[in-house]
This record gives sequence, structure tokens and C-alpha cells, in this order.
Amino acid sequence: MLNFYVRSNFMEKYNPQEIEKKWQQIWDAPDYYRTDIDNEKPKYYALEMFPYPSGNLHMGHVRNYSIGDVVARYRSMAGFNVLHPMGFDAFGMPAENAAIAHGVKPGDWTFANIKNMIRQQKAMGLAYDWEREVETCRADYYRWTQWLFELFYKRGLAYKKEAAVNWCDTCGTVLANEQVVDGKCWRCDHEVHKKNLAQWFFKITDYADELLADLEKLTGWPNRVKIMQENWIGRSEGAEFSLEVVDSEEKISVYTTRPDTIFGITFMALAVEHPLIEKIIAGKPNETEIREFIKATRNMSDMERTSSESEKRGIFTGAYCVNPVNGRKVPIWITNYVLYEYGTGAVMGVPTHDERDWMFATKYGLDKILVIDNPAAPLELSKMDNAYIDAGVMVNSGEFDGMQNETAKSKIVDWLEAKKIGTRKINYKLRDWLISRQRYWGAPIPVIYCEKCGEVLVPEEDLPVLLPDDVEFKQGALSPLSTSKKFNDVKCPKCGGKARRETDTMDTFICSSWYYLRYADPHNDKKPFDRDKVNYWNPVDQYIGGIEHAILHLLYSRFFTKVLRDAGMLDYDEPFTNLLTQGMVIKDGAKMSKSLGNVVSPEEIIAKYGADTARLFILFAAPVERDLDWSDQGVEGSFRFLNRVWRILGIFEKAIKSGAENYDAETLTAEEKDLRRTLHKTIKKVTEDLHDRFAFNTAISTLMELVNAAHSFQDKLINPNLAREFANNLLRMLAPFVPHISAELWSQFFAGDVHKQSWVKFDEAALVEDTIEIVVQINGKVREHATVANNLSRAELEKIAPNLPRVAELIAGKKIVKIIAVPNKLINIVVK
RNA sequence: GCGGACGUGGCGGAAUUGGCAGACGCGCUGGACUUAGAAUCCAGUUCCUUCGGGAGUAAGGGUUCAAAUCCCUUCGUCCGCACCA
Repeated sequence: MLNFYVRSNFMEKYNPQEIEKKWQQIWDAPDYYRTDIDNEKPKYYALEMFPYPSGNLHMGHVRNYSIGDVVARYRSMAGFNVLHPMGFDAFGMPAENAAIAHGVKPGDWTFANIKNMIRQQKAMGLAYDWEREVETCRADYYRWTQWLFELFYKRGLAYKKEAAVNWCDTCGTVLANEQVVDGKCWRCDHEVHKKNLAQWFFKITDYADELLADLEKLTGWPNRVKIMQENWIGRSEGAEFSLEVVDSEEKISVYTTRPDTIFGITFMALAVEHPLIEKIIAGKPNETEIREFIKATRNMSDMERTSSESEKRGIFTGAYCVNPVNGRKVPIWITNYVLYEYGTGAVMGVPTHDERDWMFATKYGLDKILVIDNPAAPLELSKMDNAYIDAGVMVNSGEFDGMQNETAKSKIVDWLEAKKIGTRKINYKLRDWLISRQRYWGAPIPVIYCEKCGEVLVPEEDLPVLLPDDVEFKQGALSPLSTSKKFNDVKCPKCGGKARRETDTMDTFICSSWYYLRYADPHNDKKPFDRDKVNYWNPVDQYIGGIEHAILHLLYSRFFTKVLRDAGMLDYDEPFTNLLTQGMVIKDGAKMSKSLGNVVSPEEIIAKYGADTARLFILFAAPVERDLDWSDQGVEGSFRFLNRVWRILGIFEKAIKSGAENYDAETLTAEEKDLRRTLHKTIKKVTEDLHDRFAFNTAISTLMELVNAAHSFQDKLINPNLAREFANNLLRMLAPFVPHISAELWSQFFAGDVHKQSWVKFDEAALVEDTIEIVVQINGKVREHATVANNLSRAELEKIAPNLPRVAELIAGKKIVKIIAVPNKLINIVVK
């Protein structure tokens, strides 16, 4: 008989610090997680958004990487050839701020931070192929970022123009539209204002239509991310047409989505930036007043100017234009509510059918003409107190009268097109991506300005344009690169004449728009990446990161992918097939932050409980997409569970070691069969949760139930074969979640490495139960439980149920109306 | 204002296809072990109850033999967009 309760010394106590260190050393061997192309297996690319190297991991990182690691380890065991890399988004302002504040070189600061973060990532037991690590601030990476800039330039997708751009004083640089949130800088939260500067742009608007249309292909993306991108791109269909200015050669072009209301135009509204203004106000009696209005409006913050709350104001220019559809002469106003950047910067004013125009016209006493009537309740202009924006029937619209306004929309545009006054037009809210930054710690824009040749690209063979180190870090309108003598000492690559370098660097979002491609071929020194390698590994099968990049990084990366596809560098349309947006880690009802003092340090948790406990807690406490409430007691609970695993396998130690791999399950006792059934049900459930659902919390709870079930054998003999089967499968299932303890316990009982084992498979036969407990309801209320044979037919269930003693008693004297039987589930008896 | 997600015990959450609401964990209660504590193990833990039951998934209504799940209305929370003509 087996002496089941004596444990070896080793199994006495779970000591995470000791075993985690041991396994991390083993995994740190250069080849352990090396990945290569393997055409025998299906590939799987699991990727977490790479971090900015701030110096320390926070719980958000821990959550992100824990999720990714489960995915990668599971897929690898399930037979996929898995690529799971890590890197650092290493350019950016904090490094430069550290240089300003403490005099450290941005590079030194960054590399020290990276080193520490890698140490912390390794302490989490993450399965990365570190051979493929990329750091965007290294010349061997940004050389290709610059090369890609040149590719965009050559394809007509990079251009420099002067424009009113977003400027953040605290960051000392311009920002892209995507990087301004509610009029504030996305990074430092300070108010952004407009500045006229010549800046580099990427022509993302060329791809607006495809970026919108292809959202449909992204069936593996959360809906809300797609909706956010859809809103951001902001496609609208309408017409563009022009109105002649009275007593002038000039025309005003306008865009409208409501061509059906053209007959209702009573004024024209121009943005204060509109170029026509200068021409029409010259010499007008109130010219000074107009200029003052323009100046005041321009001085308003973006927030004020674009808020729908702000009062609509304007000033009459004294000029008129003519509505081409009815010849009506309408006054031209300059207003604070028309945006210059959208459409044509001029808007037709139709007070009766646009709320903003209504408010404006009411304030300044402008005319109103009703052109769409409500068929259900005819409108009377004198009784209206706001615009009528719903559908209706055309009135006061000449030949279009009586038509449904929706029909008229298209007819009127046909008419405009026929008369060559206007055309159909699609507009987008999306603007081109402003990519220059007046900062040092970024990839220099590889352009040289020659007095003779103008704008010239740095020749490919001269890349990278290295960051100089003789710079002064002062904030101003110019990049610190302008203070470097070495950097600016340059001749024109074309004519050899006098020239100067572009001193702005690129938005770091450019660096992060292609890093997932570089992982496929990280050491290539001939090109950014090899096409075949990228076509093998990419697109990313599962991308995991925070929702904060719903637009920014995810939109930019989609844009890059499409451009590189058009350049023949890769063969697919979308970079990330499936996207998982993890929730935040919250403590005491708020996001962890230094200012709130509710930060829990991952390093401390790992030191106290081990990485396995930290990972387990964070995966168990909430579904991945939802915010996660940090709970110190919850962490204790996860630690307890791992101790229970250790303990029960310790109790089973001798049995496990003496058990056989193959045995006849029929030899088991009824109680053992129950445990075996639980085991195989767990295999089924955990596999489904991992493979299809990312339901790590329920997968773990199922594993807890399995371990709880095994506890009924803690002071009873267990069949050694079953004990061995139990341990083998349990450890393989735990491996993706808690890699160290799984590896250690596996090595105690089984040969090889648990992480190189195949994924568990359930035995269909083990799931079968001879008898099943079904629910008996009377009028929908549970009244009895009956144990019946498995798969008992509907007819037999209907026969059995009313005769069960308790049921018979309850339905005595009543009439059975109907019996609904669902095999293996329930019987509902409807009585009267 | 528009668009979206959501609302389940003291708490985190489960219920995947409409079929026993509250799995699992935390907390709490009781017990075992212990001189005692810690740890561990076992049991209990939605609410009400006259112990027969009854009520219950934000509120109200509907569909159905059967609703947390589907439909309608209302309320609330969170997120996104917000003068884009």
C-alpha cells in the first residue's frame, strides 16, 4: 500500500522566490524562446503594445504582459509556431526632460530605464524572444524610420506646408490633431493653442476612404474602437458648389451635406481665416471693426472656438453673393463658428434647417426662408422657435417643390452638376498627420534645405541621420538640434552647395507605426524588413493593449500598413487581425497614480508573493476587457491557491510518482471516476476559455474547482494512475498562467519541460455520466430534482415526471396542461 | 445633444444557445487542529420566513411553458464624439 501522506522534504513548502529565480535562469538561455519560421506549423503572432521606457513597470504593464503571455504560451502548447516579441518605444520627451532637469544624456537615461524594465519583465516570467527586441531610439532602428519617411516622401505622402498648427507650450512642440484631447495636450494636459508654422505632414487623408471601409474587415476588433475610428475619420457625403460675389470676379465655394436646403440660403458664413476676406473688406467703411473681430476670434483658444456651447458671433462684410439656384442676393458674414480647416472654410447659412444658422440668424436679425415643410404638422415660420432639421416636403424651392427632401438632395446635385455650378463631394474630418516635432529625442527628419535645390532628401546611403550630442536642451520654437554645430554643418547632396538640415524630429508615433514589422526581421541591415518574413509572421494575430490608442497608434499603424502594401513591401491590408483592449488597473475607485498615492508596485508584489501569484491574481480578478480592482486580500487568495496546488500534489506525491501513464479508467472507484470526470470537464472548459474567449478569470475558477475536488482525496488513498493523470493535466493547464510553479512541479514528476508539452486533450468518454440530475419545475418553479439515465428521451421524461412522489403530491387535483421536457436539463409541468 | 457599453449578494465577479441565479475568489460566521496565535482543513454565508415556503438580477411593462439573457418605456453609471455645415 502506498504511504500517501509522507511528503518529500522538497514538497513541504511552496517557495516562489527560490523556484522563480531558478526557472528564470533556465529561460534566459539564448535559445530557449528563439523563434524561427517553421512551415510545418500554423504561425501565431501574439503582441502586446510595447512600452515607453519610463524606468519601471506599473500594474497596467503587468496586466498587459500577463494576458499576452497566457496567449503566447497557450498557443505554443496548442501547436502553433508563436512569435512573441518585446521592445521599447524609446524616443520621447521624458528622456529629454530628464536631460534638462538633471543633466543626464537622454540616451543614457533611456538605456538605463530599458535595462531595468527588462529585468522586471524577466522577473515576471514572460516568454519573449529577446533576440528580436527592438529599441526605436537606436540608430539601427531609426535609420529605417528615416528610410520610411523617405519612402512616404517619394510616394507624395510627406509634404511640408505652413499651417495653423497645435502648439503645446509645456511640451515645446507642435502636436497632431489626434494628440489634442478636448483642446489639451494628450501628454501633459496643458491647453494647446494655434501657431502658424511650416511643418511636415503625412498625407493620411489620401487613405481616409480605405481606412474607413476596411474597418469592416476588422471583425476581431472591439466595436467601440471601430466606432471611434469611424467618428474620427468622419466621412460625409454632400455637394460642393460656388456662389458669385456681387460686383466682383470672385466666387465663394461651399460644401454642404444638405443640398436640399439650398433654396433656403439667406446668408453666407466665412471662417475668419478665409482668404477671400482680404479682398472683399478692403475699403469697406467698417474695415477696422472687421479686423478687430477677426483678431479677437483668432486669439480665442481652440477649446472656446470649437465648443458648441460658445455663442455664435459674426460681422457683416458689406459684400453680397448670389445664390445660383434662385438668384437671391445674400449678405456675406464672417463668423466665429465656421472652421477653416474643414470643407471650404465657408458655409451656406440656412437658418430654417440648421440649428447653428438659426441661432446666428436670430441673433443678427437675418432673413429666414422655409424650404422643407413637415407633412405631419405644417410649419409656420412666425411660430417656429428653432430650426426644422427632420425630413419633409420641399417648398419654396422652384421646380423641386413637393418632392421628398431626401429625393431632392440627389436631384438638386444633379441639377448643380448639369449647370456646372457644383459637384458631388465627399468630405472627411480626418486631417493630415502633422509629424514634425521641435524636440531632440526623436528620429531626425532626413531632409536638407539647399539654397539652390530647395528641399532635398538625405541620400539613402547616408542614412541614418544621427542625433548629434553637442546640443543645448532649451525649450523654444526650434528643436535643440538647431543648436548643434556638427549637425548643421552640411552641404547639399545634389549640388554640393550651401545647405542646412531640417532640425525637427519625427513624432514618436511614426516609430511605433511599424515596430511590429521589424520584429519579423529585427537585424536586417539592408532594409526595414524582408518581405517574405513579414508576410510569414504578420499580420499580428492577437494585439493587446490599452484603449487609449483606439485612434492614435492604431490608426497610424493601419495607415502605414496600407502605404507599405501599396509600395509592394507587404501583401495584406490590415496590421492587427484581432485586438484586445484590456481594462485599467484601479485601486480605491481610481486609476493608480502617484498623485493619488494609490500605486501598488509590481516589484514589491513579486518580491513578496512571486510573479506567479501576481499574474494569477491579475488574470483572475476581472475579465480582461473590464477595469480591475486591485485587492491586497485578493492577492492573498491567489497565493493561497498556488499553495493548495503545491500541497495537494505533495499529498499525492508518491501516488503520482508510482502511477502509470496509460491505464484502464474502468478500474477506478465511483469517487475516482467523479474526479476524473471533473478533470476532463475542466480540460474542455479551460481550452474553450483560452482558445475562443480570453476568459482567463473563468478558466482559473474552473481550475480552482478542480483542485478543490481533488481535496476530497487528501486523507484517502487515490488511485496512482489517476493521481498521475490529474497532476499531468493540471500542470499543463496551469502552465500558461503560472509558468514557474508549473515548470517546477512538472519537473518533480514528469520528464521534459512543461512549456514544451502539447496542450491537454479531453477524453470524451470521461465526460459521460451514467445518470444525470435534472430539474423538475411546476409552472416554471423548481419543485424537485430527479436523477435519471443519461440522454433519457423526451417522451420518457414526460412519463416519469408527474409520477415522482413529491410532484404527484403537488399537482394532485390539478389538470396537466402541458409538459415540456428538455433532455438532460429539465422538465416543466404546466398545471391549472 | 448624438453614438456606444453597462446596471446581478457586503465586495470582485459567474451563468457561452432563453432552461436550477449567485460558480470561483475575497470578506464574514461557526467548527477541527493548537497552551495560544499564525497557517491549514471542514462547514455555512442573496434577502425575508410562521421553516410550509415566499421574494429576488436598476425600476416598470411585454413576449414565452420558462427571461439576468429577447422586446418596449423610464432611471442611473461609465466611455467616446461634440459648431465638421
